[in-house]
Amino acid sequence: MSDVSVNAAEREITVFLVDDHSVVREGYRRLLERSAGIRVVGEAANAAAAYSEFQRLNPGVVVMDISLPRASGIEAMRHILAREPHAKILMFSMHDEPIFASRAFQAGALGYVTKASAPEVLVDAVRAVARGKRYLSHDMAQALALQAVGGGEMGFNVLSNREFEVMRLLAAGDPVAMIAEKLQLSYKTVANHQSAIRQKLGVETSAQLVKLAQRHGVVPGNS
Amino acid sequence: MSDVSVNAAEREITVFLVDDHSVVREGYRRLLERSAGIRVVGEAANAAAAYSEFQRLNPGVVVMDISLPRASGIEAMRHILAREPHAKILMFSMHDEPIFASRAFQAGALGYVTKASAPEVLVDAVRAVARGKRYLSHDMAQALALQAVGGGEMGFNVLSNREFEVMRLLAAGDPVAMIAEKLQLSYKTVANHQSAIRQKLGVETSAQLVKLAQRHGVVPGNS
DNA sequence: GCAGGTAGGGGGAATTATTCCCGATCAGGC
DNA sequence: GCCTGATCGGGAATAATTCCCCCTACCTGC
Repeated sequence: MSDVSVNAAEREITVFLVDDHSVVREGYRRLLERSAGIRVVGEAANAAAAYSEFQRLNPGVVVMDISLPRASGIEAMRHILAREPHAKILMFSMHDEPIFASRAFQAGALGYVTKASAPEVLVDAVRAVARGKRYLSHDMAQALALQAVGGGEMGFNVLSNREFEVMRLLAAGDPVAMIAEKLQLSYKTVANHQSAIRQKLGVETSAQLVKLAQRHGVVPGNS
Repeated sequence: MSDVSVNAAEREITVFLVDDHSVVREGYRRLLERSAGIRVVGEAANAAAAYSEFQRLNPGVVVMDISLPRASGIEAMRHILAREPHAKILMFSMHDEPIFASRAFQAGALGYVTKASAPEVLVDAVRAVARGKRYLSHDMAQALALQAVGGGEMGFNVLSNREFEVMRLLAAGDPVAMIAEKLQLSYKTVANHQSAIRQKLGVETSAQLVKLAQRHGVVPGNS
């Protein structure tokens, strides 16, 4: 791991926000800008905009929502990291299931904070990530640790990243054609992914897939 | 585009926030308090706290997230309305499926705004609801209107007895062949029932069927 | 540098599932 | 007796799924 030695005392932390909910974005902006030494330099509402804006702004920290409309936050992050391996990305998510944090870190995130965390946690996380340190909100840390100990319960880890993405949309009730459009893939590709997903998870019907996904907290069971 | 004709002589709008994500709550608070004539007088993170705090504070408007940890926002609202039928409740949700707005209004909400809306929309909605007017963000309005025309979501009473039986097994995750065996029917008959069920309920995928069945409590979900 | 492995995207063909249309039977209702 | 609606299923067309294939990247170990 390369460590960029930033002189914390002098340099302002520039933050770039990615979240598709503009009200939420507005909230983070206000919260972060109230904190000394942090300045929000830009926003984006989707993965595509995130990437081009990132290049233009070159921010110190990217605060990225894991759930974005077309490509997921994880994909957007991967896209950024592919060209800029030192980008510091803090994933911010409403999901408090460990699987999401696990995947975020695997994909190269430097931090993971749930939206359920106290406001100060986000600020702390931004500061930590800006210094190149890993950050994990403590509710997540506990959940992840428990999962690691539990070991045997593999579940969705057998799925590749793309498969996981597709699986979530399937479990959410999206028809294959819609998923293909959302992810900008061929219908055939999505159909093939679906087959692999069903086989890997050992489910026969999409109804079983939904239930499995719900048990693992990957998709909401009810409002 | 805010048709804010609020009389300056009128008193301030007091708002009570209910959302389990504290960072998000913080964001709303800042957003709303920046607006003239609006004051946030309290917050709650779950349905139980929402009810007791509501009684204590007696706020002008309740801004409630539809997704709350234990009891849903809709349930929390129902609870409040049971004792205080004139409470003005604005549901705020990340769901842009019309079913959620529909359910919210049926349960007595005065407004429904998606989190994807622009920040000003929330402010406008709070003002409208405070005056006792209904408010619906325009993305939702369109979706709801389309559904009303298309004859979307009705209950399961449109299903015949046999169809209902088949639907339950489908929603439980049984493959068509297994249902046919269980009910001692031809595969074709079950397949034909399935088609009728999907059309009558207006769902495209079996995943959607599962979710619909869960919302109606026909099959167990995790709510 | 090169083999081998894996993720990812997607085509082709065979197989299944689903849909739409049809006819048949049976039970009530008027 | 006639009509309606539920139930059961066949047939044919259509759509979805599976299985197998090839191709391209990108690692990783040698």
